[in-house]
Amino acid sequence: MAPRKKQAPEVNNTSPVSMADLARELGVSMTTISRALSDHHSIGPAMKQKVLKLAKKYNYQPNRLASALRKGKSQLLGIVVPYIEGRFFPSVVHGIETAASKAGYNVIICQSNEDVAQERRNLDILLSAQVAGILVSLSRTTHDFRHFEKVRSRGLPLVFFDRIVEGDNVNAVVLDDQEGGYVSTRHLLQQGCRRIAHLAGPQHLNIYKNRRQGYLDALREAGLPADESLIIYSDMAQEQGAEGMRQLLATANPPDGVFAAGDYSALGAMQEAARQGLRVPEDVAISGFSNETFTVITQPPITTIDQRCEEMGQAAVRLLLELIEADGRPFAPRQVALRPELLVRNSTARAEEASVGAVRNPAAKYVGVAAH
Amino acid sequence: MAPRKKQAPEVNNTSPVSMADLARELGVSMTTISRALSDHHSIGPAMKQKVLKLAKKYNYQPNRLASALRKGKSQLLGIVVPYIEGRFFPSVVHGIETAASKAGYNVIICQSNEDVAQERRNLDILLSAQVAGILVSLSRTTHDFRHFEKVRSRGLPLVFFDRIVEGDNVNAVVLDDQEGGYVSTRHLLQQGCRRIAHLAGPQHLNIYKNRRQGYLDALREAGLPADESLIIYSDMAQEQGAEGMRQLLATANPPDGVFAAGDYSALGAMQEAARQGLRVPEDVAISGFSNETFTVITQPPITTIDQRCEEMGQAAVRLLLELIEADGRPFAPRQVALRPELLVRNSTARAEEASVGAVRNPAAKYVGVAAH
DNA sequence: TCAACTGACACAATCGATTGTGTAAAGTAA
DNA sequence: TTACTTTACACAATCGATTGTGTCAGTTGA
Repeated sequence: MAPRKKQAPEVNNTSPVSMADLARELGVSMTTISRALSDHHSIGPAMKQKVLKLAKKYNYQPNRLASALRKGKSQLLGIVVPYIEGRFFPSVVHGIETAASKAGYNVIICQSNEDVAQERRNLDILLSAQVAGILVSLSRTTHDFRHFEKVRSRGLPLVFFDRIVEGDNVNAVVLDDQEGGYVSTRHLLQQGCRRIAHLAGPQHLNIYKNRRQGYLDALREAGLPADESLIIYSDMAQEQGAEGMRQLLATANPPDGVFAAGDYSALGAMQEAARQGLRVPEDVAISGFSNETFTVITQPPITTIDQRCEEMGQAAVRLLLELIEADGRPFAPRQVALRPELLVRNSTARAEEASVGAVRNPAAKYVGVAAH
Repeated sequence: MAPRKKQAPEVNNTSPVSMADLARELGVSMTTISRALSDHHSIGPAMKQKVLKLAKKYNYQPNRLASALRKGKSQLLGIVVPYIEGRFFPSVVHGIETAASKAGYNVIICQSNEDVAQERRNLDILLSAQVAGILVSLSRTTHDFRHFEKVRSRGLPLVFFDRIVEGDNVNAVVLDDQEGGYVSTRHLLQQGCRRIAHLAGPQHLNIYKNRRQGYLDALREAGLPADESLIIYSDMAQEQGAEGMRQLLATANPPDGVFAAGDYSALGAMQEAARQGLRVPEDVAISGFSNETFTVITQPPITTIDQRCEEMGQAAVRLLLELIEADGRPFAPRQVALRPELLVRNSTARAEEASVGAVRNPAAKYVGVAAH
């Protein structure tokens, strides 16, 4: 008979050591092992040492499934986002994972692909995975919120971020868009602009409504009239920004400043201004919103609002952890609004004085090298 | 006595129904419930119907922890990436999550922050979470690979992507960088360039070494000499691209084409060319690598290589699932190399004929609107 | 008619960790 | 010395689902 073929590259299939193995080796009960590892007072220091040493020796790793099953709570947090692309969501997820992992939690991530049905399914999956809490940014097609009742009725901590369910009986973290619109417009005013236009987004979306409101607030504060002819509504794509700019420049009294509610439309507007021979910022200052990566590489770089993506993730996790620790005890729902950060770059640099409290020509993060 | 305060918004803390509950209600054993739900042959069709109906009525959801504990395999895949930022990793993760969820798996994600120690810890956590398989892109500081032995010795499926452990005894998915360098350079040749420079990255990184090799391959194929003075090495930042371009243009015989191994250095080079009054692509054609978001919004848009991020994620999951299904049986390790896609844009559009097999002025994904 | 089968379901062990309760032995106070 | 703690550990149930091994009634075949 031929010699038995050696199995492919040594797959030992070492089954991981369990508490039972340690108990057997030390001749004690599993109780002792468990309590020694969790530093229970009823275990003597000598025994604790022995157990710890053996655990190290065998490289013992607790089975989280078993632990979670018994305790009824896992060390997992669930995230549901529309998708993991672009600049915003990945950064928030980055912040979430970082904060969660610091607190000893891991993160299981789901995409809804902007689809309610998928969102619903994701919630079910997270529930059956026994996560300790759930973070959600709503899909664009979610208008019925009943599926979140299931989560709530289980007493499972739930925090929304960015795209939230409105109301004061939910826990949520958002960017203060109104403040963003306000500081952007005020900045333009400080740079000497007196006729400031606004490239606005769809007003049924809160973010755009709020940015516009902040814009109006700043004008009012400066004693300037709100002129609806200076507000151009669109879906905020690059080309639409250019189109908006064309409209504005075609009027008898064109603006000397433009606050765009998004970076892409700011870019389009800036390119259109350049095509028409205008200098930015001298003839018209332009600012955007979102701190997209490209805003630092345009000529000139675009002044914009940073959305504190990572902070948003961290804040959401903090809130969720508070809820988890409250453990069912009454907890007053809280809505957190993050202060946006104005990033002043050359697309608005008309005045010499740097504006107070704003960063001057700040670079975007992670720009420069991306080794892939 | 004052009336009892009503508890905050009705937290029923409904404990989820278990198989035991269903069994009790139907007066049958848990075995029957379990087997009915998993469509076991030993359960009669009538009973199956009854069980299914009751499960629906009570909205029964299996406890995945319990199931996984018993079966020894969870429906979770682990991902370890350096970070979730920039364009590359989020897109890959997007692809991974999409493919995994389609196959009924969920994804738990960990960041190593380019730190081996963290990478090691992440692996341990994933092991103790009893994931069914692990996907890894190495941290930049990982030069010792022993911590992966622990994974292998447990017989746990492991697939590397992008930043991989070299060798033919691992499962891995990468982009074919050499091919990318080759098609880029060939494209420049087709556009009529005869003196093509290369902005190269650190040669200890495989990606850059391979892109350079592809560049050399194309030159050799075209019968052109490789001229080391036309290859500028740097860390590939924007400013270094500009600096490289300065050096090239300062020579007696400047290039008429530049293949940059990264988009940022391509951008720097293009800006420097513009500063020196050169027209792109007429005087010098420039192409980059990675399809960064900004490459479509520059003037002119930059020809680049798409790295098939999502496909990479999907391919990695496919491979991992194969391993999982092999379930310990001998499996010949496989390395998958994805074909890069050349995106021809105006920064290289000198010839009239569109090059064969390349996309003409393609837009980047997700550019245009980002509602945040 | 009796053995061999099949269909439909129950019993009970099991996965690995946790925890309330029990119980010796040792220590302390009265 | 008696009663009462404290210390240090073991027993055994438990979390919820899975599964090998019965069991029993009704069929089928020779």
